[in-house]
Amino acid sequence: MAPTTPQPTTPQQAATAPASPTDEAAVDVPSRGKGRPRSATADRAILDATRAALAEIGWGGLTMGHVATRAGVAKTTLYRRWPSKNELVVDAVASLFDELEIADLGSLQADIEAVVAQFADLLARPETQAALLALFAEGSRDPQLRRRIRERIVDPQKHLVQLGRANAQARGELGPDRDEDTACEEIDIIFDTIAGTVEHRMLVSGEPISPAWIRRFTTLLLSPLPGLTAALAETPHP
Amino acid sequence: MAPTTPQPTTPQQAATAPASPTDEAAVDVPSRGKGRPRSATADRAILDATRAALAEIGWGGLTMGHVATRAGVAKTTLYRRWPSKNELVVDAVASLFDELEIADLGSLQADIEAVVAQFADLLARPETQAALLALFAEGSRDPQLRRRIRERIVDPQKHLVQLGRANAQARGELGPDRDEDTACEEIDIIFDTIAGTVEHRMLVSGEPISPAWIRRFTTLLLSPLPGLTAALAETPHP
DNA sequence: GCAGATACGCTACGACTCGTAGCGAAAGAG
DNA sequence: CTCTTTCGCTACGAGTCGTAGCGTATCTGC
Repeated sequence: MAPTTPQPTTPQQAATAPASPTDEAAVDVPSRGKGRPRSATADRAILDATRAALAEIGWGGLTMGHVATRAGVAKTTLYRRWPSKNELVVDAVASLFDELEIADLGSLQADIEAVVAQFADLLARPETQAALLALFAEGSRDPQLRRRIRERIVDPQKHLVQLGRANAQARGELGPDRDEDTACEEIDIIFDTIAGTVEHRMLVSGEPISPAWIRRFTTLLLSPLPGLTAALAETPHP
Repeated sequence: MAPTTPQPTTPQQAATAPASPTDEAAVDVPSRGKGRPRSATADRAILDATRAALAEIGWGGLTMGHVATRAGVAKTTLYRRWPSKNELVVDAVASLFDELEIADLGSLQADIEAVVAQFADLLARPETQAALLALFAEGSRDPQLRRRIRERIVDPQKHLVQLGRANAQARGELGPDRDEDTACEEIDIIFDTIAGTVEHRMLVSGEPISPAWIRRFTTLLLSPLPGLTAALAETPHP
């Protein structure tokens, strides 16, 4: 019998509410189990199909019906969980970023180089390229989507910068925090610089990222431009 | 969808073929005037309507029919000139970047700060935000569109970096080129860093760009991280 | 076990956009 | 004045979106 309960849209949101607010990709939350629980298999199939379809036909060609067919699932099942294509793709792509890690390799430069290489590899995958830019584009106009992107994709990356900074301080490569605000701003600026530069290089300029390029980039971050006269460095606040 | 199809219909391409292949914004090319020339007024109205519609309803909501109505033009007229929404938006957005200039303010840092401020102002405009990211996203899968974006938007910006570098060399702030390749690579990396960082800050992190932020960013570019011990700087090639 | 509740696959639907085709009228070029 | 091209308009088939309704499958609580 058709449950005439309201819930016009966003059944996902309502159903997920009782679960931990910081929960991740695991969209199926049969916590308040009453009726038939949502199939976790279907969830995985949908997310996998979304990533595969993204890699093959890109964002523009990605249709909900296509994803449903590919996942062996009814289209209505998609809409029961994700209110729109955007939200679905956020979940599908976010998990790709979980593999990013920052290791303590003994020097700040080595650590940065390693994480940049990981990031470059991730952005080299076709499903990541198409999806990430499309998400950013949609997010520029949809505040809710932007928030979700922040929580699921951007903030975890920023955390890597925090960790790397802390490691460098522990090794004595960086001085201690002068104050809290300055530290936050410094992390922000370093994060935007690393992520933005790598993304721009790969996604906009469209040129590959080689170990040599990574070496030059990190050197730029950590030391002045080669050939820069000392005169300018002495007057950072003209 | 449109980008998926190879190129079943390219009326624009065929019609524009006799014109110079490297021609730019001036889409109307009544060069081989025989019959009624294309209305330059209509062209301007269409591009203006496209920018306005982008600012209001964004990329996703932008439809060809909507632009046509807004411009007071038949939808068919749009398709007579631009083969797809992507190409139209490239032309509509490219002109926005023409206002970017690099001045010789007497110091490299001041010059960079000025151009970053201009770029940030440009990216603060809603039509630029939505359009630029959407174009990048489409371009990540459509090589022809990507090439067009490069020619019309990216390369002109890169030229600014070249100019700023030359100015700094003329002032003696930067040493002369060691060799051609190194100079090119250095320009590439600086360009990706400036453009990518500003774009990431504004479009992804979604935080504003203040003069203070610009000062910190350019200082980061031109000098080592504050607090960085000299030990690391001495070993750029561990 | 047996209800009740929920999710499932399937089909169909209206609304919308896409890009094209055909028409008669308008506006310059020669 | 004629010829050529563009113009606005209308209509069309194809495709997608997101929703609704149906009957069935599956799990929980009594």
